[in-house]
Amino acid sequence: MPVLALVDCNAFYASCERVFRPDLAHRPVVVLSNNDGCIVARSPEAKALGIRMGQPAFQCADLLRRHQVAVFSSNYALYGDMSARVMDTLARFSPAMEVYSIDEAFLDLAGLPDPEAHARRMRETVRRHTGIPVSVGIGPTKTLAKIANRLAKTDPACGGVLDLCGRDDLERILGGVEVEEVWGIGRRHAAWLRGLGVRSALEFSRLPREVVRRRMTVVGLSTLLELQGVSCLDLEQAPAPPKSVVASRSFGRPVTEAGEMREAVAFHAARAAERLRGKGCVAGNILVFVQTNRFIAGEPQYAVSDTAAFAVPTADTAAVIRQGQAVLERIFKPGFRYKKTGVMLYGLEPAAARRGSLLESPRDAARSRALMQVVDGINARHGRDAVTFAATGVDRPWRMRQGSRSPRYTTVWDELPEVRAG
DNA sequence: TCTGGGGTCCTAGGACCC
DNA sequence: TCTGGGGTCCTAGGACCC
Repeated sequence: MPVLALVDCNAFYASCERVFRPDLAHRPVVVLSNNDGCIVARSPEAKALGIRMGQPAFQCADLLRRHQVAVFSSNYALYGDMSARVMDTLARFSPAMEVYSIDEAFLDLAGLPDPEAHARRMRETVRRHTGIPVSVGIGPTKTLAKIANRLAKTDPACGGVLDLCGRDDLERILGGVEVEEVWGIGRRHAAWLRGLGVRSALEFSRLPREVVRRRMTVVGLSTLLELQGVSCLDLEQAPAPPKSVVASRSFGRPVTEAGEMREAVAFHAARAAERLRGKGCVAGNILVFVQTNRFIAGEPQYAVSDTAAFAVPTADTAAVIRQGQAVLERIFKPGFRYKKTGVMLYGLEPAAARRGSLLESPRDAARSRALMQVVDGINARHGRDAVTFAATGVDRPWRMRQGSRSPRYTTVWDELPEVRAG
């Protein structure tokens, strides 16, 4: 029987901000999504105020002001770096670990005499080394570990750790878990289940398998079996190679001009190509999309995408920009107030595995790789965007708002926190 | 005025091939 | 005139996750 622990950082982004702002220790803190649009992280004090996850910031602006909530724009350089520190610490507690997301990891704790005690040590160590509070849920399957983790977080009696392995009151516990709280059951399926009269994780786990499979596919069936203690989702230690890379953003204000749109597409194309190189891949295909603001009722809506294949799989910024703009030409229609655009690169393969092609000369390919290496090298040393392509624009009047970003404390020299004596 | 961004997996259906 | 069965690949759409 597997023993799986899910370690999940509490209010991760908000906790990262607090590490560098001890004055905020017991104050409500929220972090906003890109473009300062939605709430994406809330400290416990902010949760207590009734601020919802994913809530548009403008809707609760009043509440934020009234309770003097500390508000931060998201700062991914900081969160990514803090995440790496947490994961490094966790890795010392198990030989088998899966980094599941920026703030979560599954660990295999099988064979330990006392997994719960181990988890408590782990929790203390992460806290001491990084300042980030975490919760640990333990169970015989990933889905049950997820549930354990949620209970560990919400029930103060747990002290941040809960082990569901070998509990004889498991059914009672699952009976108290709302069906929409189960990992893998989203809004649509929850609504359908409620319609059937299914309210709890326990009731879901007792549905006929064929009924679940027909409506929720094999994915839903796995969830059901995992709740019964049958492990269907393995620990994935090696990260799977990526299948696609996306770069997209909402605009800071509506865009109507083709020229601005071309700039933005070039900008995202360059970002996507950069990320692709970072992963050591080349892409065979590109997709470009544009869309208007679907929240504005009565305004003409337009949302389309189109794709193109590269003659030769590539990670060359110039090639990606060129092809991206060619696709944009086909889909851009004047007369709309655009909200967002983006570029997806897919059909990825490892750059190293690629063989030469009749369509490109080996010399061109080598020159492209050398140029990209120089660009990436300069940007790594002197900051992102030290060298850019002219097509990506200079002033970028369409770029997103980001009013309250904290310093990149741990990744940019100029923004290191200072400690003053006395 | 203001509503994120980046991913994965599954299924169905069409094109095409033998 | 009739009109199989099996396979692959691709795309679009839906659902979910953090």
